[in-house]
Amino acid sequence: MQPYWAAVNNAILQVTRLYGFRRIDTPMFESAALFEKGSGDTTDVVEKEMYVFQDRGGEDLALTPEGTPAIARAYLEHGMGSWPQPVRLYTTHPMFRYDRPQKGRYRQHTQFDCEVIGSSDALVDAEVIELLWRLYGLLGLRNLQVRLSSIDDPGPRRAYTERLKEYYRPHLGQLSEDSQRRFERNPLRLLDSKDDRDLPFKEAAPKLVEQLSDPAAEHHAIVQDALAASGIPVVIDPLLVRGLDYYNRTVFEIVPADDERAQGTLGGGGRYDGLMEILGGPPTPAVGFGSGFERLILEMQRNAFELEVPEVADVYVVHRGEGSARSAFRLAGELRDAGLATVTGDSGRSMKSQMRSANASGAKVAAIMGEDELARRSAVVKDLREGGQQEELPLGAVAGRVRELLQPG
RNA sequence: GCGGGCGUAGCGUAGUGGUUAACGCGUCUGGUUGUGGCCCAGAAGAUCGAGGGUUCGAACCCCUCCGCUCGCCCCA
Repeated sequence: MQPYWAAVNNAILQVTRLYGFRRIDTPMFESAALFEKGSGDTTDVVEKEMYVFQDRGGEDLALTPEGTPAIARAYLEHGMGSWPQPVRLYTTHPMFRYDRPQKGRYRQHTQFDCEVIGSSDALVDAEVIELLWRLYGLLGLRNLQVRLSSIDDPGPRRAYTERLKEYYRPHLGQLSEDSQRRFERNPLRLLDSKDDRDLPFKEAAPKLVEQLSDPAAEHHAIVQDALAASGIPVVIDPLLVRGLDYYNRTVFEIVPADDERAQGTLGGGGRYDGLMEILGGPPTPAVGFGSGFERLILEMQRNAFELEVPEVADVYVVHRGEGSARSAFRLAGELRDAGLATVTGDSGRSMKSQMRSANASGAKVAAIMGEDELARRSAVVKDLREGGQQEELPLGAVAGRVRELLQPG
């Protein structure tokens, strides 16, 4: 899988540069309280998926289940509020969630995370979505769709939640068990149900995104307009709800349009203007997203992404005979000095074995050094690609000849 | 956390109660004197996911756990 990982890392490097992001690395574990407060202690991620342990001092620590609170913590702790705003940060980081693993869902996965902290501009929301879209494009992903919604600000959302509960209350007995539980704990999730019993009520339920407060509506309109301007296909999904407490206004996911898999979501995020205050900092608007490497790679495979698989070596040094090991070692060193990727055959093995290995390694050239060559301070340079022509050269001329042979054309 | 399927050499598979678990690919070694790719021959490689149980006898039946996988919950 390493070539895929390299391709993803490479694309991330490109795209973060294009958008002016700087890298940050946060620890693999944090105080458990950070996520309980930041992500929300009734969210599934914290309540039933977080790996928590006590250290020797009795402090509760957690393996990071998600990146945003950790970066927010670092922003506050290191006084980034005094930097020119907004601060654009990205990371690639292992995330841990206790769960029953399956394809596309692992107990440890790696997330690409981007956060823009210190701007309430709706254009920034569109910009991070575009960044992620561009990344996926670089990785050859097609047929993707941005699912977008707004969940307003906390005040209007509370008012809406009350309206939603009033709507559902008379039908409570007819809802699925899950939905009855959601009614009290997380009413927005009622709209997310896939249970047949809930569907008729879901259809006619009031939708938050259709009755936003004026500031949130304006914000939402700007995001949509900007994305339309850059030609990104956006579907407004009134039922899109995210599983973390800190979001407000913009929420989004990017999913394959043609894949009904349960674990299909490639990346998602949104605005979280309230998080900094929850963590004890000054009011600081922010927006960001996370995207999982493993799901990205699954999707790259589905799209038959063409990888550049580098050859293991340019030259394979074959040697045989009394005292040849030292000279072969030296020759390999000189080839590497000349910038050539070089692998040396095993000293004990026959020439035939070493030639077989040379062939299997994908090396284009073999430098062969037997007893005769050793005596003459020379080596045979053999082109392994087509005809297999070979010529004997003084040791000092080997690297130069190999470089000539490797010249394209 | 919930429900279903699967788990045999490095990889892909066969074998579903009875003597030394099979095949393909891969690996290694050879096919005469120092040369790859094709071919041929031989070899190595498996506590049959782990532990317990039933049986004269278990890869095969039962239980528990672990892993993979599909769906749900949720999410990346």
